[in-house]
Amino acid sequence: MDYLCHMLQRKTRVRFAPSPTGGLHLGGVRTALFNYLFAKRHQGEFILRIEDTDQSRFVPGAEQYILDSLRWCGLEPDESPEQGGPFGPYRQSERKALYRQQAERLVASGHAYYAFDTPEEIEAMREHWRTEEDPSPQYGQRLRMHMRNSLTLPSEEVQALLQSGHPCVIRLRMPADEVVGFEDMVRGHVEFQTAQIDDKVLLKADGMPTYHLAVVVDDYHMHITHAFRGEEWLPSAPVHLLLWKYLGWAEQMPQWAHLPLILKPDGHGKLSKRDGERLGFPVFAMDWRDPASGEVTRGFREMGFLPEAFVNMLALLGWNDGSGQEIFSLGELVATFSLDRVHKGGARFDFEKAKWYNQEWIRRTANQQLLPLADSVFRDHGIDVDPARLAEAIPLVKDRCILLTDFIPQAAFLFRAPLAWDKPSIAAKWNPQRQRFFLDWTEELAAGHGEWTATTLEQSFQAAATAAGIKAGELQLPLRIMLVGGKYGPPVFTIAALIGQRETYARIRRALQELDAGT
RNA sequence: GGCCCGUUGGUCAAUCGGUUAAGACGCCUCCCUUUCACGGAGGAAUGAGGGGUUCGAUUCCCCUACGGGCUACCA
Repeated sequence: MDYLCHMLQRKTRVRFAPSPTGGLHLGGVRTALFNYLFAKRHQGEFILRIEDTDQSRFVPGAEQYILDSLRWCGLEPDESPEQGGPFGPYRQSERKALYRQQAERLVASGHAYYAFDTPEEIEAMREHWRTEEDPSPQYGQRLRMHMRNSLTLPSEEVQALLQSGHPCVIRLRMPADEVVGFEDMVRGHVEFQTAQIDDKVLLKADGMPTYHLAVVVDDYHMHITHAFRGEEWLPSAPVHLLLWKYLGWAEQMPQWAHLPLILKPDGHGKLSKRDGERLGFPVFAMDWRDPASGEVTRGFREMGFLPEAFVNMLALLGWNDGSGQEIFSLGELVATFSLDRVHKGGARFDFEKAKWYNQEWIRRTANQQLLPLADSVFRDHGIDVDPARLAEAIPLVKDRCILLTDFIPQAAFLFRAPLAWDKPSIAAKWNPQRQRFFLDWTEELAAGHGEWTATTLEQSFQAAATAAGIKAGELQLPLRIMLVGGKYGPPVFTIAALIGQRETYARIRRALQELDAGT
């Protein structure tokens, strides 16, 4: 009972534990997001732990990238390698001693053993025992007595090998015939037969722990209460459960939740970086530059996504609140998120839907807030914009933008003359009379056009058209193309009003020349 | 091959035994607009198959099929 009370009062602590091997994948961000939402929903803590136990896969810069990506998404950890915390270090490579100590403890209690087999010997074993029914024989209860380990070798020899510095790993000794089950927070009861599971390596020859040992040792020491990870980890859950038990920490074991996978939009399997390249959409949160190859993989951020949209989209991939609401701010997600509404099946990633979320978020984001973002998009494209004019432009074009980068095609013409014109569309409505009209009207503009507003301009245009005996509507499209370059954008006279008298005149005259040259 | 998880329209998905099986994306039609969008109205499109349980199954159980994951001294 005391214990129960203690458990109930335990502060919620979850961790996101990526390994720094490259860019942060969509699925990784979603796992981080679900962790974050759950933690905040329960007034708990969200911890970032770097799982860098595989030295061969370490990629410089990846850790910083992860930190930056989480920050961009608004998922700030409460404890991390960067800011530290009461249960650090938060990088597994810096906690090395901890793992050996626990692994030795398992050897002492008989739940683990030393194994001296070389990779070649293990390969030979697989070769030897391979059959059609068992294409990949496991180092486990059936075969471990045929291998070189502290279970088969005399203890003097084990001691000698240990002292000689012979490469040695520590393996978990899987019990012969037990059923290991648990309640998964998204899947319900799940169980496994230990007979099917091999003797997992716990401590590698280089002294580093494998994931299996590291997760449980760290989750224990960091007082993690709930552990969420992708479904690909489900088959190794029994290994972890047993470890919690053998280490004597079963009472403190976190509750597990295995999240559904994010699948390829087409074909089969889980979404990978390659799919994005193949299908033309980002998979990483932000641009990732591989330090070895120099190759850059596009990210959602650089492609023009708002972090709010990215996060919103990710949250709804595998979760919904049942109400039909689809647009959620991070705060709203925190308020409504619950694990029991997480879908069990994997979800195909749909870039079209992702874009829709972004479009919605651009529309909902305050113009004031959009200003610096649009400004930097223009800057990145080498277009100098007047902030005051940009501020006027944003409400005019935001509804037409799906990505932030759409501000370029949708508004660049407000800052510089078009580089090309949709001439065929003018040609369809062109004749000498109309050309004459534009010559005359620009003349009139140059002569001085009182108040320069969309309304007065439209009036003068109308009047001139009527005087020339042409329907104004027939002239509007040509005018638009002269000013904008194509058939898009806000109302023409609003554009003319914004770019000013001089520029309007110049663009029409320039386009007229261009048209002459073209005919 | 073995083990585990999953399966409602093209996609994301609601439904927690009784519904005309929501909603959204995308697609199509129309309206608004002499641009493009936005917006509005409408449309096509879903319970993998077979057994049970039940007065009644999309919903519960079993089998099959299909999909996915794992099967490393990677995470």
